[in-house]
Amino acid sequence: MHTTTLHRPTHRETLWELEAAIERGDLITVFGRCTVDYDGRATSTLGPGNRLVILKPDGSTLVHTDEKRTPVNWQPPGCEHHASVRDGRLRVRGTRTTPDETLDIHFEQVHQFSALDVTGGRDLDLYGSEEDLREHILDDPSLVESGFTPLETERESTAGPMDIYGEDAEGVPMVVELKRRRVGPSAASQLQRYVEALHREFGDSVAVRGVLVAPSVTDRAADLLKENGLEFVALDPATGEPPEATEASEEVEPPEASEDADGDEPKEADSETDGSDG
Amino acid sequence: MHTTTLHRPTHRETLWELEAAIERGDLITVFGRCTVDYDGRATSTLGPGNRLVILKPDGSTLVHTDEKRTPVNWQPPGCEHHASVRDGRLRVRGTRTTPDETLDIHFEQVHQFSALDVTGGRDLDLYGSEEDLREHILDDPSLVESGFTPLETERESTAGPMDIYGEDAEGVPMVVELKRRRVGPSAASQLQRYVEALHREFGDSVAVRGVLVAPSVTDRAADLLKENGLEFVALDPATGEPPEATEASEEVEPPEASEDADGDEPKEADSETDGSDG
DNA sequence: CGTGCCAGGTGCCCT
DNA sequence: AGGGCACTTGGCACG
Repeated sequence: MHTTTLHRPTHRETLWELEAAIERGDLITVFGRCTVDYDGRATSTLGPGNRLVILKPDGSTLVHTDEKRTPVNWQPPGCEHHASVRDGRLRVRGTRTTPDETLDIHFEQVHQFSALDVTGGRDLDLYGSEEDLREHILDDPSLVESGFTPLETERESTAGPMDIYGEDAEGVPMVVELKRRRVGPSAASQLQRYVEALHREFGDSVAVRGVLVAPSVTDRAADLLKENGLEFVALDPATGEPPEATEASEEVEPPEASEDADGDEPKEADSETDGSDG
Repeated sequence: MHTTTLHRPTHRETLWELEAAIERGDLITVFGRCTVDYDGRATSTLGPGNRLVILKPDGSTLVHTDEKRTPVNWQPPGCEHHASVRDGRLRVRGTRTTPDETLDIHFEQVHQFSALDVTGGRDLDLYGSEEDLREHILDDPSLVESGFTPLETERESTAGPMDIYGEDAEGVPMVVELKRRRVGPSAASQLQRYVEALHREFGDSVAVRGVLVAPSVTDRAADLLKENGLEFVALDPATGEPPEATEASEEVEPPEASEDADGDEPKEADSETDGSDG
């Protein structure tokens, strides 16, 4: 574990240590007064100011101001770093291809240079993702509906891969779209595309149900689901259970309403959705 | 312009300078061996390793490994930073509300601490955005089609705001959706939602045209447009002109096909799209 | 503050 | 390499 730090170095000193640090595979931070020019998918310029620049050994480049989580300028992994001194300025250039992009940082003055030996675990354990929600449902399909039988995940269709494909207690095909958070109109459209793809695949005479599973849904998305005869089931991705007792969710009659009607009545594509909303 | 740097400080020293730097509104970097725990919209844990932690005066928190542009853990702006020493470890905590989220960083050892006076311009001039594309079209509506008349931008509908609303040479309502880059299925669905909203608004007897303007479109999205009777116009956001002469774009007959048919024949909602594809 | 949507989105996986 | 999509998406503008 080593760190190299220079305080108010000359451009020549910075250049020297920069190249050595790149060679070593260190993560480099440069704090200094600079301008930034970007050209690639878009084009941008940034006037002079004191900023923190980070060069990662994988080619990532970050230019940070004192605000925001998102860097003001950047380059994704895979770009090549090159430094030079011209016209009394230190230029750090990051270039990449596909697409062709160039990021130029011109330092008028470097206040601090550091080369850091960043190492150790990079993968975190994360809970509460859409994948977790899927596993909850595959473990207990009745979370979606009593009698639901998952048949395939990532099932391909002309509209793309569906999260869960299966059938209800009556054998009616069901496509289930999962979202880890409250959904808007785009999720409803996405589900609708899959349902339409199945209609084309099976023929319009075959009923197909589309179910959106998410912790909650916006009004607009709920309307959209209703218009398209799609259904909504409220589940929390972390627990796999209904998020919490809200008025709206209590309005939905529990599945044990009558013993001969739990999950029956395969809905037609133009039937209404029940419950929902967040 | 000042910088404060500590090399292999004790936790007490770090704590002292950390609080002073937060008070001053500096941007802080801490390089050290740490673990990270996050709990909020999701939950995650990250085992020990040497990482670069950045605390911004606006509350943003970034934990960077040696890879990727995206931090391995983070907190968006608006969170509150608090540091303490417990059980021989330095804990830096960032908390925020709506939603409730906590990020805990436990340092076993700090290799370097810096407090930086990051100042200067934060706003960059950027070219090639969707807004630029819109301005190109508003300057010269014939870029979309000869005879196109924009009437309103961000026109509200039950499906949300449309980029450009207007009418063609025959006075047929047109909704134009703009994208700065190659589009996939979601953009086609988005346009379709707007067209459906206008149908509900005007009644199904009134023809409505939907036009997607982007540099190019994927095959799947082109199919989706065709199915829904939507049209596509290829324009580059930076120049406002067709991206470049591709085979597909050359297949599209130029508007001067016949002198009495430039932009005529208001298409029905179920008509086919012409050209398109990328 | 929630809703909706753009973003130089990034990152992942699959063909 | 390109396509389709999730993401602790982030950030913005508008209700």
